[in-house]
Amino acid sequence: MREREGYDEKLSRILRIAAETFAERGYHQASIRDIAAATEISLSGLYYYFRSKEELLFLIQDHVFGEILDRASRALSEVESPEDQLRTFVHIHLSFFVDNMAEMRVLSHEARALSGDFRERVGNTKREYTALVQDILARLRPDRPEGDLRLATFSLFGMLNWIYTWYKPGRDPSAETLAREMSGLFLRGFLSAGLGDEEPAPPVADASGSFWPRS
Amino acid sequence: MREREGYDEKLSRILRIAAETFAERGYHQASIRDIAAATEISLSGLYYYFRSKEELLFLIQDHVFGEILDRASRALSEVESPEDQLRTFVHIHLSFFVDNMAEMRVLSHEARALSGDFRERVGNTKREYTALVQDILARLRPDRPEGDLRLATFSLFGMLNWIYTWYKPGRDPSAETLAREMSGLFLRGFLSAGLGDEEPAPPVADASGSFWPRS
DNA sequence: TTTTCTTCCGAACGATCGTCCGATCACCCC
DNA sequence: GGGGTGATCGGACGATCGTTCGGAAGAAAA
Repeated sequence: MREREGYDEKLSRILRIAAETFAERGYHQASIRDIAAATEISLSGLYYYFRSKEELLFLIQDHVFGEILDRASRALSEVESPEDQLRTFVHIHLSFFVDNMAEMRVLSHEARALSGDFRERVGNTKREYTALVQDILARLRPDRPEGDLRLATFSLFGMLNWIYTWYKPGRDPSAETLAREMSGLFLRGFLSAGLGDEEPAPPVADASGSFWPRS
Repeated sequence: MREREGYDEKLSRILRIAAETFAERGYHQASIRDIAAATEISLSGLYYYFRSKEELLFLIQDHVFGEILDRASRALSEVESPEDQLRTFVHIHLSFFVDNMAEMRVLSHEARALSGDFRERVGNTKREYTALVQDILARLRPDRPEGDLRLATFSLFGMLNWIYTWYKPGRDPSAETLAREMSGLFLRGFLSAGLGDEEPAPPVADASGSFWPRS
């Protein structure tokens, strides 16, 4: 059994370093040779731990997504009110994002790099994770149609996930601060939507048409 | 050739088709040979219009970013109140995004693919475009510190730009509907931030640590 | 000791990539 | 006609890619 522990630990180490490499250079840019150099394992030696580069990407995404889904659903079950659930979710999501920036970047940015069965399996987890949030929003505002909830869900995820494009630890606020600000911003906006204090029709500037000639 | 196409028109056509190819397969995945096939121009013939694949990506990003920056700043100058300016900006941004999904996807998703001078020049435009929004937010809430405005700006852009990961024309609402919902959601949340009607301290579940063993 | 199994590696394979070179064609001015 | 110029092309080059194969080191099992 000592061998198996060695195996699992080594695989985890490979996945972590591979995630960092993919996060830095991008999945298609980074070569298996890059990962071999970073892990100090030979090129062919790596293939003992995965069958293909795509499977390597899948292992990273599947593990990290399963983990955050597990943490989120467990944490949500310990909170009662939908509003606190939303706050808890945002906090967990952002904390996990900041603590595992490389893996979460790979998860957010390389979603389309997988194909076939790999893509479908990660997609299923994503759907489950998304439903977690949309269900909370449905309980917060049972009066809103599903389309609006869907839009609000994606808006929230956009707000949250976009941090991988700008967040730098040290320079930027802690995950706790981010979570407080973002969940507040979202909740105030979402809870008071369509309650009769609406603004007059907004001015609409013409933004139709496209830049490139389409002939 | 029967149809005499000018140099500029042909370049625009190449940039448009290249943007669609990059949007579909990703910049690094898509080969110049893919673009040659899609444009029906020979592989080497394409190099008459750009010096390298990276310059091709730059031309796409630079043109489309310059265009949306120009449209946004011109439209904003015709509106007075900061709130209407924010609504106008969101509408222009989303309309342009939906109308030029391929180019905007390339712009949002392939930002790090450029290097050196190319990267810097697109980065400058991006900074200018971002400042446009942050200045509006500063006028909306002059009492808030710059750090909060920065966070709110990135939150808004995340909400807006994330649509390239889920939006499907036909199935999803029009750009006008998106703009109304999203600018309302954001404005209600942002305008009422820190005005004394705050919630009690939110429950904080433990989400520290990382999934991958780190040693 | 001999065999087996896990773990790892050097070296190579075929494929594909971005880029370049020399030639060609159509067209315009002299 | 001759020569220049803009536009285009076939074909190749070297580099790099993911992947594979046969085998070796070492411990465990026999």
